[in-house]
Amino acid sequence: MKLLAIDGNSIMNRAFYGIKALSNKKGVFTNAITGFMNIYMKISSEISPEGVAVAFDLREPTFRHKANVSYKANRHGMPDELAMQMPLIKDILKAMDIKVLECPGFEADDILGTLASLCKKEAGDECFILTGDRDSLQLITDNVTVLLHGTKELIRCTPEKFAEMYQGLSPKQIIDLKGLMGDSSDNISGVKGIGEKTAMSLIKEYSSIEELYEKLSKGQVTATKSVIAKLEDGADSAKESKWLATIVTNAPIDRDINQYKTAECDKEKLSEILTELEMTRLLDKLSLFPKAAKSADVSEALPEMKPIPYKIEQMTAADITRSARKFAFIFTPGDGLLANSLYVAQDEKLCKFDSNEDILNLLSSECEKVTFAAKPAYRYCFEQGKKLRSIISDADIAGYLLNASAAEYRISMLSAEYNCPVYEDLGEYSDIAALSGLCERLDSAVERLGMGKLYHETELPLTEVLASMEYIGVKPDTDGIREFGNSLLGEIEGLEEQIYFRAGHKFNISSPKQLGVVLFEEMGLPHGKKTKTKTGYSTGAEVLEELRDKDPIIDMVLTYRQYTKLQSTYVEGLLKAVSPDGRIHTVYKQTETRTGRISSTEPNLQNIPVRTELGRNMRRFFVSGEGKVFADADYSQIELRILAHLSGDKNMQEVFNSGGDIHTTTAAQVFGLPPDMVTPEMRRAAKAVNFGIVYGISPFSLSKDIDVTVAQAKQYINGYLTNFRGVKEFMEKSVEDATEKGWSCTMFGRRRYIPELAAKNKNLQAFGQRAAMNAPVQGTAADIIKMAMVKVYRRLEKELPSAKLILQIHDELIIEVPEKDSAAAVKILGEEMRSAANIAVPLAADVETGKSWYECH
DNA sequence: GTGGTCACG
DNA sequence: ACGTACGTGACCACT
Repeated sequence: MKLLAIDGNSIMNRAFYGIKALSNKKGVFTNAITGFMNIYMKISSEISPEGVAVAFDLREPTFRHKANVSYKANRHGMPDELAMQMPLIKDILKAMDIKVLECPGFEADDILGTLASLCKKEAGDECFILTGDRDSLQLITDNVTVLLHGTKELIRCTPEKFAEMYQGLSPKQIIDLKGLMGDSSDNISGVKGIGEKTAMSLIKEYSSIEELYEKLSKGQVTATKSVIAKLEDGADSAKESKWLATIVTNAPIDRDINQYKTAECDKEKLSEILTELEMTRLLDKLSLFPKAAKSADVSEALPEMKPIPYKIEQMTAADITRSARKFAFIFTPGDGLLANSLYVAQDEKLCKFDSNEDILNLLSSECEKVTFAAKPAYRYCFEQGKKLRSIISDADIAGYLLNASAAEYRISMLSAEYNCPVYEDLGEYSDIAALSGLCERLDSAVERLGMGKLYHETELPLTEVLASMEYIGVKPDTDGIREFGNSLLGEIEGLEEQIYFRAGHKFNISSPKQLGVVLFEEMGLPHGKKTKTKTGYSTGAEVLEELRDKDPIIDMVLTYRQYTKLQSTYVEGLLKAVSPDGRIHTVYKQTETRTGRISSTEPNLQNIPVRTELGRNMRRFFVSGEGKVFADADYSQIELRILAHLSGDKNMQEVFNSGGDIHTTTAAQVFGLPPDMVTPEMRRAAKAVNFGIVYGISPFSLSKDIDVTVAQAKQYINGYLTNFRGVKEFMEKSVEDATEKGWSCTMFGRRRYIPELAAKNKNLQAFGQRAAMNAPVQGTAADIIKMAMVKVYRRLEKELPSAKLILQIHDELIIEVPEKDSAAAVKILGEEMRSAANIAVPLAADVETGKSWYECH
């Protein structure tokens, strides 16, 4: 029998502190569970145990065998965020038929010790003890291995490994060691004044506490006077400590080792728990289908849907389109090796197509369609000179609107969450079979939550716009990029030499670890405070900036960082991203951000440098095609305008309505001066406050940003909020509402769940509050530019088909247009952006044209 | 795969 | 005493 015995508390603890906070959308924390399961899966696949048992400490123990000692009195209780995960992990383990062991009066350690003692070498039993706690090392024998989980790595402690770690001591002697040196985390006092070093040499010499004291009484111990005095004083404590440190092997658990064999996993139960916790990746790893728990309130709101009796049938594309009835499809683009494929469900029939002709006929037909993630299908149609039509529902988008915080959206997961039938038996057809029902459910949920308009009029049409933008792409000046790159490389080499010279040797400047050693240890520059939680010294630009005048190497490093960033991310990154057609086709993600913004990947064209002159040069290499120009418009201060609208602050609205400069006016009002007395310095401060307000500012951060004292920053913020009273009230109400409801929403109904608001942890809660202040503003801006994109796209399609939208950078839209049509494009772009939404202040958008992106600014 | 760093709105 | 602005994505080093 091969047994894996796990210290549940210890591993949960490691996982909890080792993994950043994770939670499902109801605010149930899952990071410790996730970490535990990752560790368990890894170990279990490595050693393939026949039996598994997990031991837990009981919370309110009367330590019967250690009854008169107030043991662990100073261990503070675990944080709520961890405590709430304990019953859940036990449920998961039970569902997996893994034995959960808890005994009143015994610690997890003792249970592990008892389990280990049940494994008989003669019977060929083997025991692996998984824990993060070194106490258990005393259990090591020929057939008991301790898998010690440190902060990073896992040490496999066999007797040989143990001897190596503890200078030849035997595992049992760790008890004697602890008896002398004590262990504050376990409230074991040991001998006062004896630390690790002394204890180690004493035990090495005299092998046990008993022998040590025996010899001591005979005056046969050679040690310094003070050590001998300490030992004499601490005699009782040493013996008691040894006793405390000894793991017992008589916990009242089942002594028949075969009882710990794992049998059948209750897949249903396990799926339910993991689905509720939204642990999709684990479900995947275990090859389980998501499944919603049948709780009363859920099934009441969402009655069971009848499964459709699907049949897989051979059909032609014409069979489907002729009926003119709605169908569901899932398009999977080929990758060069695999062909494109299209799964279709209509009425009670399922089929799959892989001929491109069939696929195009189906996609471009007039039939209404529901789907999951339409964008690749739109793109494929564009590439083939066709148009995908009549998408009336997209479960990916609907799922995103219903909960923008999910890591990803999948048909199986959504089906479970919304109590839709699953068709697990249909194999590769299970997704397409579930899709129609799922879309019905999601669509009505979207409607119920008041997002119907946003869904049908903005998000669904936007998919086509994004697909078109991706398909058209943008032209890079590759020669220009290469040339720029070469000059950067020259500079970088020069800087490297200078840095190595200054440091006195070669090292990897790009390694924060090595750089930290060079700057702060070898060169002795003053370093920042916190080295606690981090591995080394912080070498961020913020820290280095402070040290600029301390040594010329700092400047070189900062410049080196700037140049290598440009070189690797932009020069090399963009050149890698050029397609065979010579253009760059980014991928926009429509279901990624929690606020409703879109994001851009492969490459990210939403973070091309602009803030420094050197970086801004990159924009020279985004050029309009032969005979074409760019029309580029960006909303001016859209977030502040939205804030003026949402807050109803008349003063702020007046600033925008009268057309003044918002930052100057803000400064004038807050400092109580006429606008022409506002210095550039004051305007800068006001601008920082204006931005900060939208993010849920703190005086500390503002003070860092504009380099004033915290008290000064506090004063600015107070002045601002007194002046814009409506903004203050709006922020307070935003937090209040979101805390009460668990979510915040934009002007157009887009929701963001903020489970952090319900957290007990103050930092998390504060984060939730800032998110609650920011989400309505950033989200409404995202809604508005999306509406503008749809309007611009439609007007161009109708009135100026030669002009194409190609880029979106959050508040900026770029059109590529033949020179002769540029005036018309400028007009359409400006008009549609300015009229995208009706708010209490004007939506200003400045349009520029140019032959490169650089020229447009 | 994660953390550090840095690019953008 | 602690931590400290919202939202992203890419690259590098290191485990």
